[in-house]
Amino acid sequence: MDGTSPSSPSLPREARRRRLVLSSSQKDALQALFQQNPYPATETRERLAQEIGMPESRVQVWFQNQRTRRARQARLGSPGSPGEGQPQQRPEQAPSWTPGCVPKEGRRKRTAISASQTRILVQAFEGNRFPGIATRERLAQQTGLPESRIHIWFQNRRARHPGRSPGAPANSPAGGAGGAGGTGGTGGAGPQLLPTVPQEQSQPATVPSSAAHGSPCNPLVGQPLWVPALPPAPVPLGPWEPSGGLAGPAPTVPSCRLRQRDCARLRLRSGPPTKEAGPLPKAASTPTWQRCRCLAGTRPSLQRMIPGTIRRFWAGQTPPSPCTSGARGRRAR
DNA sequence: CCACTAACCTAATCACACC
DNA sequence: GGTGTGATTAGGTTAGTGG
Repeated sequence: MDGTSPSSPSLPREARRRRLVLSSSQKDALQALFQQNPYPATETRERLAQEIGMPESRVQVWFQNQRTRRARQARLGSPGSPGEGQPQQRPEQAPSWTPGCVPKEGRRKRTAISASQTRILVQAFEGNRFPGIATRERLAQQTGLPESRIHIWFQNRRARHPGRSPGAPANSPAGGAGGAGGTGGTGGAGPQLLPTVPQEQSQPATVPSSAAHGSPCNPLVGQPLWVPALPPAPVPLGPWEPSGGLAGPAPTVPSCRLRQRDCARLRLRSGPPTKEAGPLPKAASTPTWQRCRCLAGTRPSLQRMIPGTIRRFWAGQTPPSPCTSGARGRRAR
């Protein structure tokens, strides 16, 4: 109880979601699917989630964490010691998908959030930028949106609306990431104002989106993304190579991988990069213009990160993939 | 006590809807 | 075409679990 407050002096940090303890069978299933595809489509995640009895959002988080673990392992597992932990790193034979080229239809349909739902969320946001699970769930009930979507909404909101509330200097809970901390208190830990919702849409209301995109980079169209059998037999697979094995010539245009459009947009939104924007709050509310530095200097947090990413880039690793529209994820910065 | 890892975070980007 | 914003990524941090 250090009493660090997330966003306002009086707000005790709200509790996180209760940590899940995965059973070995759940882990096996997740692992098996991961072997086949570290980037499963939403549909696939949902199916698996149902099969192993855990929320899809948890499956998604597990995949995120697992990819990070693998990447780290690959980085640490020096090329000198093959026998190391993961025997399955076979750069040869590219997988049908690539980190930078994820099947488009794997993306969740855009959730339509109505004006009234937004109003509720905004109000809650103003009360607390870092809602705990209890608050998120309450908001979910009030808005009729899934808790996972609300979580995402808050993430996007924080990123695009750097906290500037008079009373709340830097909202970064405990200096940036993580936070929560509080134990228990899941109950009434939320002083936020939560108006009742005019339940105009009781469900996620996903926008149909004329889907079917051409999927320019997805050779898997029409094929199942995973074998439902979830065989205990670890598929040979293993093409997963975080670094992409894309070692190549010097980065053509190292610099700004940020689309000019986004860069400009961010800059406009938050004013000129005068750098003197005052005592920059911590990571959580980094002024948006700062994000446009585009490699001119790595962002502060990067500087103390394991240099792997940066080094890979400067070492001449080419950007992930030439995949036109699928290219995503963190590009070299 | 410590390693592992679920939960959570930021930053960057993509993609879709709407004007 | 520009803008707003939901979704996803990489990869870091926090904190609960279990050896």
